[in-house]
Amino acid sequence: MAKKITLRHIATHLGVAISTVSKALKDSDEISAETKKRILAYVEEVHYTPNRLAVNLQKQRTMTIGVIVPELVHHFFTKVISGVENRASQYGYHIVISLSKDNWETERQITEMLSNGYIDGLLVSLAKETAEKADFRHFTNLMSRKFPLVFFDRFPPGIPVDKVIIDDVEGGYQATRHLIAKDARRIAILTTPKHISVGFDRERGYRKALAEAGISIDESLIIRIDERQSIPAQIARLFSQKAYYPDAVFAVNEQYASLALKQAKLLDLRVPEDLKLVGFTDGVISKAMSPSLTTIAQHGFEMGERAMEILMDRIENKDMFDKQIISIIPTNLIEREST
Amino acid sequence: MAKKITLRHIATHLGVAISTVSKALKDSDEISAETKKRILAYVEEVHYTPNRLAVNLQKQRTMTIGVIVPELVHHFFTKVISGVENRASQYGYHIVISLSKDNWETERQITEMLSNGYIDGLLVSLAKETAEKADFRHFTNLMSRKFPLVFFDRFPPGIPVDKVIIDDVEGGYQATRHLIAKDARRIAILTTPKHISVGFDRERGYRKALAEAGISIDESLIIRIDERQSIPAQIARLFSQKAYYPDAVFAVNEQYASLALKQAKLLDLRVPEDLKLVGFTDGVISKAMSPSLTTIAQHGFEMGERAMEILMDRIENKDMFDKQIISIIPTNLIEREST
DNA sequence: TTGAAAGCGCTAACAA
DNA sequence: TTGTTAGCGCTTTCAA
Repeated sequence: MAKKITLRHIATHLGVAISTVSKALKDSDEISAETKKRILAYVEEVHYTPNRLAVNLQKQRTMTIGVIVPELVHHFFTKVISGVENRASQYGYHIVISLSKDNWETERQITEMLSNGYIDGLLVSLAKETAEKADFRHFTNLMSRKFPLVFFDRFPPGIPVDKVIIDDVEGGYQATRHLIAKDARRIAILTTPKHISVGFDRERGYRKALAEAGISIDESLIIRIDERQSIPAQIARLFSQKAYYPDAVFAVNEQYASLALKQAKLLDLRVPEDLKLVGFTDGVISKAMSPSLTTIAQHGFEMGERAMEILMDRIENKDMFDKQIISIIPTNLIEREST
Repeated sequence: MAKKITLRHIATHLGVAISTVSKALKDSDEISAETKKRILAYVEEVHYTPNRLAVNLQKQRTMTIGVIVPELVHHFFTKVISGVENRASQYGYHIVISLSKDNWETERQITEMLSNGYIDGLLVSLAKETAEKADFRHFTNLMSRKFPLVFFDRFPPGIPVDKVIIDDVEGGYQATRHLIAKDARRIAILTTPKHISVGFDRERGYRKALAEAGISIDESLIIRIDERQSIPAQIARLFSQKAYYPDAVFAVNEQYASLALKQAKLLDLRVPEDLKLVGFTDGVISKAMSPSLTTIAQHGFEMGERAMEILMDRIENKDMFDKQIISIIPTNLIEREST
């Protein structure tokens, strides 16, 4: 890689001081029109662009914010990112995205790298492994130096972080209520292990709705998917005995929902006649499938916007407010063909 | 935001020189065990982490590479990114992703920012607007200073850039051949405007297959979607007169394919009996839909891996080879229910 | 074994 | 109007 052109190079080439070049590039009126012209002409000729590292190191400000997500294949995260990007660009900020791959060590490294000069603020959705380990030091360190940090969707429990989340309990409740209203009585849930808060909360909503309706909980209808094993096989367990088939399934994410639908087709169950299905997602799959899926909308875009707004407040108000901010994005049910 | 701890702070606090602290942190054997212990203890206590901006400015190396994509909602790009990330982490590199939003100015700004110190190499899929404007100066500048730069999928035509692409002509050819083999004769294509090379090349493959089969081209069956207008309305034009319905549709991306399927259902056409459908994608939608879609697989993950490999060669071999590298990822047809 | 000092590329206060 | 200089926080060579 050829050496980059620097201010020094330009200055010596033109026989002026570095600061003169720097000022000329900023169109400072300290510099004469003629000198400016000479400098600009040469700068143009050699395609000079300033070293951002040096600029940012000097200014202690980067005008970029970082977003860490577990992965990108979940459409939901890409929606959140769109929302973040949308607000960020309104504020004149750029964003850079990094992936934790749901991995603690990766998340730690990226967090440390980005937060040490690369960015002015950080938006994070917690890695699964971090939730399991419950080791949040890389974040508490940031918090203790008041680095602007906002979580979205997945967050470290038990510490007072700023976050924007959806009301997962309410979402689970809405989904289950809907199924009950459609006369389902044996309602299964496909959920995550308990340490994933979003899954667990949706399950709480599910339990609440059943309890309210006076339907007793059948633990055999609660499937906690272990993603390290075959997901279809785990779903199939719901349908091991015909007499005990559920008449409805609430899946806490789009993937489980689409796999459940596939399973239903395999067994020649008609949806929604024999089996009603509700998913939980912002994704395109739900709309595209047939029958299209009734889902709880997560409003990822709005979540991203809101997260960026809170982060912006933190960046600008420095440490004026020390109060934790929790923003809850409402969910709502979108009824489609699967119920 | 509280001031960050620096080496200077640690040094003055412990009454040693900055360089001593720096060396101690690197476990240099120039420093006595005892001094190291004192320093490490304090560093631990105050949670010191080095300023990456300063480190990278000094080292002129960042161990991170940048990826610029138009957007994330296309599942294809997220697959490519997974591939990039996979290889990058094997090489010990981190990645940061930025979005051009298919916008020239945004792409220019991000490219300039990232390439000026933030990253050691850049992977880009060209913004649509950049393709239209055909203004590639932000990239030719990088090339003239031999900055490691590799394009994937979408690239600037007419300049000798390193790139990894799929054989779009071949893909279009495979898709169309398949439809012909299934006895389709009035085969429509839903493609992009001509300046989008991927769409145009797929169309060339389509024309080639038709020509070979001795089927004359009916221009009314070629729909170039203008995304600024309603896409469903444009697709609907194919079905304006019953006597002239196509018997097959080749859609150059997943979105057009799923919308075509929706249109078919609206008109009560049976797929594949009345209308056969082939898409072009890596996405999950094709699999999840019913009928599931026959598609040309793009192998995004492999594309990402390959792009990263080439970039790595460029980073490491400096400017030993000046030859342009073009890597072509083969496509293949995956037959599903829609044909 | 430790420290001083130059320098990475830039900005900005201050001098000339 | 232009130039000098002191940093931003770090690494690394050379002296002590």
